[in-house]
Amino acid sequence: MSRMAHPRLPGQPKPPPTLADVAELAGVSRQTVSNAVNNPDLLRADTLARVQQAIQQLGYLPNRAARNLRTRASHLIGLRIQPVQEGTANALMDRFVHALVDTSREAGYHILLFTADTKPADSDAAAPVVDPAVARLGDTVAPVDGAAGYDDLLRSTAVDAFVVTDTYVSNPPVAWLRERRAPFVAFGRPWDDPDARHPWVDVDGAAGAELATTHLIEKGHTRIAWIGWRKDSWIGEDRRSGWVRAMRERGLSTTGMASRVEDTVASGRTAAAHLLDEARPTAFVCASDTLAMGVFHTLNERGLRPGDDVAVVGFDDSQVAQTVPPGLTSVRQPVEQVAAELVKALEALLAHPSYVGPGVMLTPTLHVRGSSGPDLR
Amino acid sequence: MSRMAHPRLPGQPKPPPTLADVAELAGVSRQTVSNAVNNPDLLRADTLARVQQAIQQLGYLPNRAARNLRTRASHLIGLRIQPVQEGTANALMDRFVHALVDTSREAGYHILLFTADTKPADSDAAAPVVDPAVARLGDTVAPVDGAAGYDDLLRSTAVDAFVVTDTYVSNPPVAWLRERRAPFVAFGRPWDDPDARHPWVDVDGAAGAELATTHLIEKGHTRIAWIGWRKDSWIGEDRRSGWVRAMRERGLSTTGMASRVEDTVASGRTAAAHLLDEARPTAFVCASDTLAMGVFHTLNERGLRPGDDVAVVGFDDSQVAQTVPPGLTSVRQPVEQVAAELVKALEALLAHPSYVGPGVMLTPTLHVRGSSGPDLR
DNA sequence: ACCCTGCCCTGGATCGATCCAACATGGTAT
DNA sequence: ATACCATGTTGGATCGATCCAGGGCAGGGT
Repeated sequence: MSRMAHPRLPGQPKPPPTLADVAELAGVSRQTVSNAVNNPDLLRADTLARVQQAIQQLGYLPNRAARNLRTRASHLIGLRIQPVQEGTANALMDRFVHALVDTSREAGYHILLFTADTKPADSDAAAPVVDPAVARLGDTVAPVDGAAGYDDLLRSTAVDAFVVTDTYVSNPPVAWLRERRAPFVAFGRPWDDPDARHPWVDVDGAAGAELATTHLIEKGHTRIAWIGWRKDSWIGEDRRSGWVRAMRERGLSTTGMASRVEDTVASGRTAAAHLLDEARPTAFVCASDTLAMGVFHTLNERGLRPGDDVAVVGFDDSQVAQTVPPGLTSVRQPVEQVAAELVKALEALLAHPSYVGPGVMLTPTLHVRGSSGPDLR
Repeated sequence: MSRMAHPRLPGQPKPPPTLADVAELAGVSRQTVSNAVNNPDLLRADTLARVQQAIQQLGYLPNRAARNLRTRASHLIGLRIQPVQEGTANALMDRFVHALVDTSREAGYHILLFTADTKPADSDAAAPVVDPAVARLGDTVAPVDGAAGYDDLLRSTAVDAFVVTDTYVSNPPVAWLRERRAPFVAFGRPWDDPDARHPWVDVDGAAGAELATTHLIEKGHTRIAWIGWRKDSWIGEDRRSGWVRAMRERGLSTTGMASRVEDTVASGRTAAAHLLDEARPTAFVCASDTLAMGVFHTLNERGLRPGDDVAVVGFDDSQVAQTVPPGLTSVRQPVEQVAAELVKALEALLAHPSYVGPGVMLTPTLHVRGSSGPDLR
């Protein structure tokens, strides 16, 4: 079946050299080669050179599986990815994943992807259970709700740790991982538990929204509307608070200027229409580029031009923001920095399992494009 | 006993149960447990049930490292990802990666990401090379040019196979992998070598462009321009040929109606401006959504409305196409099918290393949105 | 000449699952 | 009653790198 040994057929790549091969060629013992690889400073210079020569000559690289087995570490980091949301402009994950792959690579780690799919992935063990009652009975550690996928990887020691990114949607994975004492770091602060003991990195959404709002105020706008997410979204409320802060600071009114909706283009469009009719704003700050595109739709229908007639600012600096005419001004999260901080925390955590780092809060930047419009004064 | 070596620290997760633990609990030998997991039909029903009960009770899952070491397979598939291209609308990879993770999971594989970074990733072995001449001398199998990253993973037996996606940019990885006899499947046909022996899956770009062009013709357009990629892009020329085919079929002229540029918004914008001035098309078919957004820019500058005044069709059905007003009609690649076919080929390849599957060609679909405009007749 | 220290190096055991060949068990043919 | 077979089960060896305890050797002190 799937796991059959691969007998070396004629057309097959030759097996990679092993530590023993290198040792024989260099005329030393295995341990010496191992030291040359892992603790070069333990060897005399000439021995080291000889071993390295042999390593180069054979193109030797340690067998991952053997090393993993012995050291009880896989040097793999698990990352659960969300399904791509069709019809939205959310491109954050894409950039983040890339940054994470790059950064963790420099630290000697690779990223292993998995999804929240319900079907048991590696269900060799759970194959045909004869008596369903038995399965239910013994299933004391079943992967519940949001922890889908994490469990298998952890139990099979496939990964050393996890990077959790969906802390803002809901927190079951975090709670589950914490309870399991599984090593993980989070992109996203622990909203519901301010003194959570796991390392996390987040971007200050309030600062981002404030940046956006202040930018518009400085252009001369005074009637600036907010379109954000529903009240049960911590991130949404956080970003909204930045808008409120900026407005209050300049003594501008926020009453009737805010709308909280689903994160879809259609919702943004409807919200923009209502706001334009009732509050008559000259500018919009949105919790996402998706919502901002909703505003674009409404403006488009009414023959208004983003930028020239009504200013619009989005959030996340998606590809949409970068390419749509006349360019959508947007708040950009420094995902590269996030990845760097996460990996740093990860290394600390794996070195000292009890590590409790301080949460790291990063500040986003504003990318100004045409939709900001001209200065009004 | 065996586990005594590592004194369990207070705050540490308890080590997962092993095969031996299960065997002891179930009162059978290790091999019997192994059989229960891998060849359940070899056991008597009652024994199987007893073992499975023990497995459930302990929450046992085979240790990956040990299994990998013994079976010489990691059940990991390597995927090299490209840096996100800022300022473009290319969102294909995002969807593809997700589809691939999902599909390969069902086949018992996980996806391992890596990048084309130049720095040696896992350079334990290559640490401080004393004599640079030595390194160069022995470096007979150095990872050259486009194969960066593949080499380490292969030599360290970290992955079983690769999925290669960048065959259209240039082919060094493919040539390198083939020469190495490394197992891989490609998303993208082998343009330069029609009788390449590796499994591949691709999407018929010509058919996609033809679909788009025909759609516009049926709306009543006769002057349909093409904005594509430079002539050295196989994919670009392939897509272009679909436009030519559709035009010729209806006896429509293509002279002066085509432009070949870089894949950037700015290029698309310039190309659209020139074409509008000289060839006066009423519709554009573009090789990418990025270029289509360039057309949008030009229309926007001239006070023209996509859809109502000039029809535009893009390629890849990016998030931009889905969210920009009034919606950009676009050709969508069936990446989910691509992933499914790739995984199918991968399984065949890993089961029979000499497997040479037929290339699989899939047909894209057209997603019609506002930018198609109304019927002209 | 002796011992001791420090530096390298060595062989054997180990991680956990699987492969292998041999063995137990119950039932059937001789 | 003995030989035989099929079905299940068993302990030992194995994959390749690392951990561990012990051993060889040169140089310095007495």
